[in-house]
Amino acid sequence: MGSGRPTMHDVARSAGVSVTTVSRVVNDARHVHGETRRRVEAAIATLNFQRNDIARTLRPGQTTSTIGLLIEDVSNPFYSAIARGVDDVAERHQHLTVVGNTRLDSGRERDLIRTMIRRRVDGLIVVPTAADHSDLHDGVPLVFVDRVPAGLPADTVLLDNVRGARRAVTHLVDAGHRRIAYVGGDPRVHTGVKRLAGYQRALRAGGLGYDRSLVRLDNHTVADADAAVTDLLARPDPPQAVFADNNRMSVGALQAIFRAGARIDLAGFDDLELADLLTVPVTLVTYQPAELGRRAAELLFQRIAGDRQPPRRIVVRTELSARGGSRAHRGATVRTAGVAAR
Amino acid sequence: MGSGRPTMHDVARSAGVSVTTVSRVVNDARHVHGETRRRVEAAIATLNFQRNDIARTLRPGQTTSTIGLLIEDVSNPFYSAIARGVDDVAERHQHLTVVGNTRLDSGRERDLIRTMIRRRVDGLIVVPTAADHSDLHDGVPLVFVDRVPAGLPADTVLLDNVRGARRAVTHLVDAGHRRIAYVGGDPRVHTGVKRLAGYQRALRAGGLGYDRSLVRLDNHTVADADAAVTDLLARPDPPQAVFADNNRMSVGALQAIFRAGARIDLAGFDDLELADLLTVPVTLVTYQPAELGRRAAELLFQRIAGDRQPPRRIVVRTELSARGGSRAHRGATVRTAGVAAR
DNA sequence: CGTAGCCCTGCAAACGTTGCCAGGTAACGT
DNA sequence: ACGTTACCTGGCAACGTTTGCAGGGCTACG
Repeated sequence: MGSGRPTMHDVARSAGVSVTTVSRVVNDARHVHGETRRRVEAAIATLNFQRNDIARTLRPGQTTSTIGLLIEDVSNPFYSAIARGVDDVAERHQHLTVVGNTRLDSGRERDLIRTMIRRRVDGLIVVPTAADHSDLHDGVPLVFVDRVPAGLPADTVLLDNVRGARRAVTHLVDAGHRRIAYVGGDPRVHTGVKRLAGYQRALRAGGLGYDRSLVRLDNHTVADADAAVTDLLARPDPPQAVFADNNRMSVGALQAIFRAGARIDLAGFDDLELADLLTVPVTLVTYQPAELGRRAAELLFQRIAGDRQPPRRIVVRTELSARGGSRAHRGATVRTAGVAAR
Repeated sequence: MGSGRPTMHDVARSAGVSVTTVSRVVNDARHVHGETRRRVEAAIATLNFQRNDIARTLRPGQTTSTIGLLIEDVSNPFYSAIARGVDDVAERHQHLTVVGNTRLDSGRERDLIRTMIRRRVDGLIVVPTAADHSDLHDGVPLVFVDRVPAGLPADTVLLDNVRGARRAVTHLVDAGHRRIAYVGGDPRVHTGVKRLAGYQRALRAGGLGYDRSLVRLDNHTVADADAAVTDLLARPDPPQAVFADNNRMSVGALQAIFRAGARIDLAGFDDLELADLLTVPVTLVTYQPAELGRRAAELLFQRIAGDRQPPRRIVVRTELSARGGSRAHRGATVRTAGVAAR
């Protein structure tokens, strides 16, 4: 054995057999004499041989048993829940998952897709950026999640964005609010478009006009949303309620609202882990984000298995949940914890 | 071209050149006549050829440009932050990251490690389970995160668990509490052991005895922690404060405390996204979880580059942060949001 | 005009594995 | 005794790529 890992040839030489026999021991192990097998197994153990699955993949008919997952940012709980859902299904199919963070950069998305295709993943699950995907007609099974791809018919798993946003905003309208702000992210992203449409629909149904100055888009981070809402609250006629596009927007909006000590109702898309413990009531559009990943992966493995049906679209239902408004604050006295915050 | 993807042979035949020339065009592209190169590039475009990186890896001296990451559960924000930190560094080194969820199952961990070694990852980053790792002496660069491995010297990136827990509990002691409960997870896991030690040390320094009945271990989910704390609060002599082992324990403890309307101080390890918006003050041991992943990946790539120094241990410092105790609840009126919670 | 050097190109041998085919031996039935 | 069968084993060719080597044509230069 040279510099690297031992190969089947090393094992074969060490056990005094041919590579074919070693291969048989490593795999099916039929048609191998007990004594021979023991010798080979001993050689495998002493050399610490591990089959090279890369080389194995090269043989015709073999696959990499790997799927690719492209999300915006794995540290965002929404996307990591998707990742977990995907991996649960992948594991059942004995596949590994390669995760790529696109950072909402379509160039990076394109690079990652190419890289993964070059590594011959068996399929790809993509939360697409705003880019065009018409060049992806490529034979690689492909499922999109959360957003419809541009210029390409393909399996897609979506939330009922319009309905979810509409119901949440309708709830704010029904509470008597007339100036309802919208805080959102990239206005070119599918979910943003749909949720804004739901917002507008709810306003119209409630007999309210669409005031462009109450709509703040292109916020990407929690800090962006915080700043946007802080700015809104500083208006002479501040909004009476805010609808937040997604979880980051909700967190930023809550921070701004709390800092200002404002009496503002919040509704938002996506759940928040500690929302139940907030004293202010918030209305959230909730669902099982892992379900998006699971459904997408199930579709993908059907395609990998050879399913040739026309592309399907699955819509995962959302619920409207009243969160927060916890009674605990009544009982709890507020003490300032005497700890310097660093 | 047969059933599958086009190969360099297909491109070569289509362009009327040899595979060698195709390879040169795809890679360095030196020593190729302009006209020839154009023909090859045209063939690549029409056939939609993508180089097979699996086959490429087989050549001597080539690597997979992939690293493996084993965490407990990617949908836990702590681990997904690590994953993001790892991937940031991996991306700088032009590597992809394969993520495996061990689910704190050492058998599954072992399987995943073997699978990844067989796929010839260039290195592995592992948040180890309680299992023994002495069989991993294998030549694959390996870095452990968050917990020390059993029976194997290797690079490790840790938090200052004892100190972090000790300072948090000391803060509770200084606030005058005498019955301070401990809610934790698997008592065999390194972090649990260390944090419990920090808890005990703080009690001793504060002149308090160690009351085993106030220590609730082996909680794995938010619901477990909720139940444990609910149980503690039902005692005739309930604790005056709770220290929570990790983020899930903190969430469960908060839920129990809020539901009971109890006046209980909470301190916990790990940050919580909305902690700032809680009306109850909480003391959290905070740090940058992504930093754990970044440091681990940096160590790993040094090893991959051939670093042969003795194993290092990096400790990431934690801070004590006062969170919650938000003033907003004073300004905000509590209204029950008229939405059925499903 | 010879030769050294450069540019361009192709052949063929790897990389580590699997699977087809063939050969050899032993057991067994007729 | 002989054919059949089952079992065990090894040789060899592929999978798709890269690369060392070689060769042919051309230019430059002595």
